[in-house]
Amino acid sequence: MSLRHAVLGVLAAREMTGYELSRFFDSSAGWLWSAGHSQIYPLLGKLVDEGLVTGSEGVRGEHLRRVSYRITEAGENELQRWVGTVHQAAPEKDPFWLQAVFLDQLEPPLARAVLTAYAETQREAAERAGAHAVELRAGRTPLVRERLSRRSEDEHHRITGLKAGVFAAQAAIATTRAEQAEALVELLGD
Amino acid sequence: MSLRHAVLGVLAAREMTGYELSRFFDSSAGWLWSAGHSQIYPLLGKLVDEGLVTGSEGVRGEHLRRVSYRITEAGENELQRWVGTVHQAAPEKDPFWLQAVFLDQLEPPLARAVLTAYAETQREAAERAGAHAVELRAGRTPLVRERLSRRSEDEHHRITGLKAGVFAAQAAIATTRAEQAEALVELLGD
DNA sequence: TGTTACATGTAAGCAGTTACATGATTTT
DNA sequence: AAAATCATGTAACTGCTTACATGTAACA
Repeated sequence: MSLRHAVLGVLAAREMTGYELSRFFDSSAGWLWSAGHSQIYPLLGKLVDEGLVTGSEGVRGEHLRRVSYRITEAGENELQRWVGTVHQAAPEKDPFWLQAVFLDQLEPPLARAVLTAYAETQREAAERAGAHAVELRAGRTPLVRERLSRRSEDEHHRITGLKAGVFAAQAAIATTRAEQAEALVELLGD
Repeated sequence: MSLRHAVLGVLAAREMTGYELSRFFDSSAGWLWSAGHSQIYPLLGKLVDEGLVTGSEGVRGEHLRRVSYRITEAGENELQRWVGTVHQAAPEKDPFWLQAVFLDQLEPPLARAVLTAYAETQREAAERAGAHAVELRAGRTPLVRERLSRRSEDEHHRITGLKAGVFAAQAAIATTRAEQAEALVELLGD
């Protein structure tokens, strides 16, 4: 149920084609959600059916069909309704910590390798998220610029601050994960 | 792919029926994985087919059929292979932080309500995980006891320490999530 | 006698991943 | 001329959730 609102949220910033949305959600830039194009295209059709977005066909070059999707007022309302709702969090399901709870069955050196590899990926994720927060705060990300262009000047600082705060939060959480994995290494013995 | 190894990991501690496994994974005790019984029963059948567990039929009372599942040597090997493998982490997909990145569209009081509600559930999750870590360290959880009974005395401290460490890590991560959500409240303005 | 716990399954549907399939346009 | 990028779809499969379905045993 989240992808539809992720798409609505992006389209609320600016009009996009399915291809552009696919790029945006392609496990790429360390954004907050990801999806393949095989999930995007059918979803856009459904969103059109529901009246939450409209698609306008155009062409690229002479023959290449491209459909640009824009959020409707109904779509904006639905997005706001969803954002303003307290959703109960699904029970945590992190494969790594499941794996970690069975690490006692391994030779300590192998267990250490598993833990440090995880810690490193989390350190990297933290760095990416932190860098993105800096970019956002400086107003250097294109999507936020477009979003700001339709808001009053005095809101700009608040908006970029909030969005940067979300990525700073991602960085802090990833850092805690790395630290905790490293703390487990100390308990390994040997 | 994780549920099969979660099940193998539990069965490595002791023999269980499908019903007991269902109880164990029923989103309950704040454990590390969850699944409904409709997922458990078919999976146990597959694991038997693959030779990773064996099921022995028995009865409860006069007529109630119950099958007790035990891990095989092949199952123990598969579990150890999985635990000793570095798996690349799937891209983060947390619906809450997706929601958070759109909070600028809300009236600050409503946004604050969403953030504090999340922070509170994370504080509660942290408390549950922390309490579980204490129980584990004290050796008061039944499953770990059975696990320890098949290990040498001098390993007991290391094993309980590691497992407790995993739940302490869960607590630390949940606490960071709560703190970060609370930090966002400060950026809300108004 | 009624309720709770024990016990085991199947079916429908949704979300998500990987693979299949095709073709135009731009860049090197 | 070849490769990368733009562009849009469908199909098969896996994992998971929710609902359907059935019946026994223990307890109050």
